[in-house]
Amino acid sequence: MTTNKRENIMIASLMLFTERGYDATTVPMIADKAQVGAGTIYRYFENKEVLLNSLYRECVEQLYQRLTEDFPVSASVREQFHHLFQRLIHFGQEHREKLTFIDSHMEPRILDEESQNKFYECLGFLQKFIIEGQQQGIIVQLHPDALIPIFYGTIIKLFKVTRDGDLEESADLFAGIEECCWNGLKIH
Amino acid sequence: MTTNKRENIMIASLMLFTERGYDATTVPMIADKAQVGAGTIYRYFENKEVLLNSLYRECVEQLYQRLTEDFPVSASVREQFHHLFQRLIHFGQEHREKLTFIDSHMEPRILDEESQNKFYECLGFLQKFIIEGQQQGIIVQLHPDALIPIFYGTIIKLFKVTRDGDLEESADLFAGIEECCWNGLKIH
Amino acid sequence: MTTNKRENIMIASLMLFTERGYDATTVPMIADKAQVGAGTIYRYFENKEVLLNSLYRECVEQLYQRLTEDFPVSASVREQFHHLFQRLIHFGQEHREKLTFIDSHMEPRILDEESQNKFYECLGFLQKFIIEGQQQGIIVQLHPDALIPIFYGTIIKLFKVTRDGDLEESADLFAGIEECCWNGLKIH
Amino acid sequence: MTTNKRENIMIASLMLFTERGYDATTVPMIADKAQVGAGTIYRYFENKEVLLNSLYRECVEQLYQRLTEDFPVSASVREQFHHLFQRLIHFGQEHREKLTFIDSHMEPRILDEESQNKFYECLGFLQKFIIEGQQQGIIVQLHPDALIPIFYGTIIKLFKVTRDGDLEESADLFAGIEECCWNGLKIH
DNA sequence: GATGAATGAGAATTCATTCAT
DNA sequence: GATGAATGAATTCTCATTCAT
Repeated sequence: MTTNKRENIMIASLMLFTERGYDATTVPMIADKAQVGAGTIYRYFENKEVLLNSLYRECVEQLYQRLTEDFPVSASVREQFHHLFQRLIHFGQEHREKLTFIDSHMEPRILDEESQNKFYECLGFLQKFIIEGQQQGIIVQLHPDALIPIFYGTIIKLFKVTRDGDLEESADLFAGIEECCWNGLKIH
Repeated sequence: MTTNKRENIMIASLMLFTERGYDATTVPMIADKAQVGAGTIYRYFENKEVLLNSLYRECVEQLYQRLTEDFPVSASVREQFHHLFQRLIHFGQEHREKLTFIDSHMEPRILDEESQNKFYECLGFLQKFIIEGQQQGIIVQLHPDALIPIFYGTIIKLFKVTRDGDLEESADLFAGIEECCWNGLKIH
Repeated sequence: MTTNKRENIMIASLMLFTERGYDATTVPMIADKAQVGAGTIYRYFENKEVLLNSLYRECVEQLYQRLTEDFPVSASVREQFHHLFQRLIHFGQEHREKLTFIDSHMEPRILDEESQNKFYECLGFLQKFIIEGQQQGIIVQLHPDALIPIFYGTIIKLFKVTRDGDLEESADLFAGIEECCWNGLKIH
Repeated sequence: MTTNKRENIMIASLMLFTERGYDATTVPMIADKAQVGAGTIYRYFENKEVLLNSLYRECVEQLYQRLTEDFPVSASVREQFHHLFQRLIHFGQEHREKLTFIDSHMEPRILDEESQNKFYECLGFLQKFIIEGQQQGIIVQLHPDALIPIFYGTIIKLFKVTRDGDLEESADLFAGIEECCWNGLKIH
């Protein structure tokens, strides 16, 4: 009885939105999966769009927490990169849907401005890291927005592959890819 | 006035599917943009799903052509990578929608097996390149499916950034990112 | 704090039914206005339809009381008309919503037979007055049901106008209209 | 095949709105009665509210035509009244639903401003008649808005009674009531 | 007794698809 | 061949009613 319905709805819609996309997910589908009546969803969220945005913000907020919390401000750039890369990986491993969802629903058609800004805040943190690394002469001198894809884009696709394909996730694999991405960023 | 209606429909749906996604694109929208009657679409494609699959295959086919055509079979691994990277970049520059479309619609929910296989064929070509590079002791020894994201994932996100954000595309930028990605792949 | 909840619900629903109509009034709206929980309404009324009928009967009953109480049985027809007209006017002035509500919800779709009969009882009293006036050779010889509208219809519309428009209610105005209506009924 | 669907929808919704009211009439009900698919209604009217307003305007426009057309500008006030009264009666006899519909849906909650203005235009014509009659010293000196109910309110209720009850419509009856109403308006 | 969270049947509306012209 | 009006199944959302607290 003490099941939190709001939470159930959030979890169910996260799974469905990630799997099928926003438009292909119907409200009854969410209700079914969340084990609530369809009408109940509207007690917690004004409408489907609001549900999406609430979910999006919560996911991005969690990712942001993960990235920034315990960030080794005074450590080496390499160690900072290790922190960011591992946090992204851990986040993806624990909440694969959340990472995929964040990445695949970043469209202004359905997301409101606040949600988009939340994402840019996250991105801003990564940009700051890149710029600092560049100032220390350690990271390649290219536009930060062009360098972020080297690890962010790689990780996103990596999780896509490990879900669909037969590639097995392992600490070794992720450590290897981290090294590759770092090699991609650093000045040789 | 012998404008090819089939072609118009393909172009219109490519733009709309890419911009809004499959589910948020209505057949009348496509008809409007293609300047044909809604019924006409059904003369050329059995239904919306078939249209999507036809479009998908054609796009992947073109990408595949681009990647494989004039592939320098006997050149160095670095030169082969240059070929692949540049072909991906050029394809994205000339047909940004196609690249985005291919990437964002790779879901088994709507794509039939043949379309998915077409994509895997493309991927297979990239895998072969990776494996060969590894056999020559030049590319890092990690699962090819985990290495492809290092440049494919990077390029995909790069094009997303150059569309949304204020980052300007330039040959220099792409050359720089190519070098980065190569550094990510090669053994140091 | 022993506010009678049943009474509050009646008052709230009277206002809302009159203003918005039965179908456009939701039970939560009534609960809100009555300052009770939505469920509480169902303690006092079996359902929305029963609430409407209860309210309708009560209103008609009150109107009937007003019309009949102290009716000058043995006075002149003109004096009797004065009584009826003034009672209608006073009822409308004190309980404008009730009069409007009675008039606008006289539809067999939602009212049960008993409620309708209650209204016809009221009408019957007016008919009796007309018939008696005709027997005394004072009121025009037309079907009573066609004569009642001359003052009842007039008063209903009059209250509509004084609510919506800028026409101000005043004893003089009502006295004037009473005279008009009487002139409409009486034989010249 | 040449059945005008728009017209069918208008007729069906007129009957249903009049009989059941706007809120109690569902779109499928209208579709059924109009013998069209539910979706078809939305080809002709943006939504249910627009349908109501279109219908309202058309009905009021017709009534206005009836009242003003061939109005005997230079005849006596009595003759002018005869014209107005008879036109109202004829309109009600030929299109009872239209008259009832106009009268019962004059609520700003669903009608847009243009529709309401259309009605006030109609009312304005009646006011002008009253005022002119007063200037000629023939009609009672009371606010025109309070005098219009004497015949307009009477007629509305009269048609209600002849529908529900057993009162039979006849030229004689209407002529009698016209005389009554005129007696109500004129100075004795 | 009172509440209001939960429900699901039913409402308005959209849209893929058909088919007469 | 081409069209777009017509359709009805499916979608989002509302609200009368119930029932655990």
